[in-house]
Amino acid sequence: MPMTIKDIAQRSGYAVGTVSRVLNGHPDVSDAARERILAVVAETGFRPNDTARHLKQRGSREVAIIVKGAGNLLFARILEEAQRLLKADHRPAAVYYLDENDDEVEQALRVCRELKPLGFLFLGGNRDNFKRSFEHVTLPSVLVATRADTLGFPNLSSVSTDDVEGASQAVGCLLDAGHRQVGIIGGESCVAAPVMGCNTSQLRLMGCQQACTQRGVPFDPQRQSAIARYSMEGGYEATVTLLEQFPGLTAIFAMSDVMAIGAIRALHDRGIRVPQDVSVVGYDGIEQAGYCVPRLATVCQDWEQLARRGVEILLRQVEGGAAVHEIVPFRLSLGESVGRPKENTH
Amino acid sequence: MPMTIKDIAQRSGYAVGTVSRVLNGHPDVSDAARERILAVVAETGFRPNDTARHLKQRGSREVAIIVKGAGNLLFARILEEAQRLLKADHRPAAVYYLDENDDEVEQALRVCRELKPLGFLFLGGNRDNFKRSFEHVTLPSVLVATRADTLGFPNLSSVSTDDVEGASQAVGCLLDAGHRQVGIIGGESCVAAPVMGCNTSQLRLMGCQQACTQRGVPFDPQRQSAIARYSMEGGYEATVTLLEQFPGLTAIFAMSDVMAIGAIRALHDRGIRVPQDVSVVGYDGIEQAGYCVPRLATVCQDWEQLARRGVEILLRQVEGGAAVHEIVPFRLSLGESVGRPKENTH
DNA sequence: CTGAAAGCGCTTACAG
DNA sequence: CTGAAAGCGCTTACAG
Repeated sequence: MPMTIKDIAQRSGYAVGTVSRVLNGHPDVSDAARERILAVVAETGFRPNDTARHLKQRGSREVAIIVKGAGNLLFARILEEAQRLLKADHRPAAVYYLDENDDEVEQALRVCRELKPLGFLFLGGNRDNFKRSFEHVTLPSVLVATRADTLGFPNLSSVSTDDVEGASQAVGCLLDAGHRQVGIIGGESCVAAPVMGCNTSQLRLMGCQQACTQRGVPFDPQRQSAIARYSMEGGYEATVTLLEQFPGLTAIFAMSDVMAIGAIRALHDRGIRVPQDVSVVGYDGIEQAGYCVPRLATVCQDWEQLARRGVEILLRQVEGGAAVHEIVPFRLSLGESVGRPKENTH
Repeated sequence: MPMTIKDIAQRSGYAVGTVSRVLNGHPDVSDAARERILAVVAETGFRPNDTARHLKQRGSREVAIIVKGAGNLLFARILEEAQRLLKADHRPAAVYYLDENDDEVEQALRVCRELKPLGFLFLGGNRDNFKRSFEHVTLPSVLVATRADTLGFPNLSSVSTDDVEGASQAVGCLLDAGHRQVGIIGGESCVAAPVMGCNTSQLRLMGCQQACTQRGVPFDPQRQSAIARYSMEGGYEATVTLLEQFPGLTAIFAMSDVMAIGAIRALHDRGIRVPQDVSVVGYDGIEQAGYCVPRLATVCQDWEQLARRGVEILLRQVEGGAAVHEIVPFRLSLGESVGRPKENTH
């Protein structure tokens, strides 16, 4: 039912090839033809069918950005900045938002066939998905905010924050404030990992243990940590669990800010004040952390640099450069949710 | 570079037509052919090119859902429920996430050409975009969470909350608690609209005025309201402005929960306690409202019903039904952010 | 049940 | 500068 390039050819009196050429800004077209055809296009409101275009084209000049988790505020920030940088470089970008649980590599494979982009920028990603099928995506790619060095794909770079060190400093600041009973809430494998691997949660757990070890403070993951889904509700529930299984806690490290927000609410609902009774530290540095009451202490990932290095590394790889794995610095923000522990009441 | 159906044909020894048929679950294929072809598909990891498929197909059986604002938490909820309902009805759905400022109708036009869906579910939308180009989308459509009755398109239904009444009750609950100096923060046209039209912000402003009029309380939009972008930061800044231009205020109605969260933080930063010194009411009922400290009083939009009626109305329209415009009830949640005004200090 | 062929809307050498 | 033609990866009548 919609117009096609054929209709435009007919109405303008030119051949479809010529119409295609003016639509694509090809130079070898007479002004007369260009004018006439553009006029017809304007008056009919014709829009070319992009998918047909891509079907024929050898490959596009676009960078594909795949965002894992449409509601992830950290990724939203990184995305915005990456788009700005690409635009400034006159690089078109195509953004694909995925749900938390969608398979980003499957999506990349689809985009490979259909858009044939220059390369991929993955904002977040699941190791299992990459292991399972990334070998089939042969285009230059960069995984942002998650480590990919141990994956070992020759066309996959990564730029991320040092999760071990970030978590270590987060917990460290609690210990240094005098806390000895620190509870942890975090992702699936933060408690008893079958293999101590390199999932983000596992790395952050290692950071916790490192901070404790360095200061000679004992830490028992089984007792002192609880699993939370990546949501406020998840943080709330995990905190309730944690309070039961580890009642002496005076501080909580949440592996993401959204979980931390749920944790604060759970504490508040039990009459436990933050930070007077229990301190809380989050992770990510999303905008919302700065609007909480109390303002959330958190490990701020440097979204600006994650975006910039992600784009730079990708473009270098497109020019033939090899994959690299970069770590960008983070910043610990103390906020208002950390205090000293109350006098020991034992 | 990726495999095509032709490669599969070659390797399996069958013609492309037969391959296509087994890929699409067509019944008229021998078991032998099906088995052999599926085996080749499995071992090669072949995936058909969806866009080529759609190019040829007459039209798909999918419902297209266009989400305006990838980070909008209310829409995220509605989306989840709509997907669940469609799945239960064995209706495939294709979701398109857009940025806040992208043109959702342009996107629908693109999808019209490329996917040829059964119909559209718009989660949020801008009146101007619809006015400009919706006439070209001739497929059954439902606009969810925004009114479309005054737009007058014969194929565009809507299901939304009564914005006038919602805002009226929000402000009403402040007035009934004894507040007389109520400030408003909200969208672009919430202050001095050139034409008092039917933008969401304008409708909510009308609700405020109605609540005041009913109770004989004077209300001066020029002085008592400030414009805010749809974000926490926007709410924060508008609150700062409002405090200067209307220093006597004892309560604030924010036209969205995210703005309200920014408002609470702005108040807190000035040593103004919520709700002891100033009360705050939001709008939307996003999950986050229930995790704030204090829990946010807000107008809860019924996402479950918005989703359900949206889907039902769309499917009815696909069967040939006429467009309808429905209002679903909301619920005022008092939270913890509303109190009585302090004794008058004048 | 299967193959050969036309065609979806576009682009792009190839002639002229 | 422009047209006619081939072809991108798939589907679908049409024969057999």
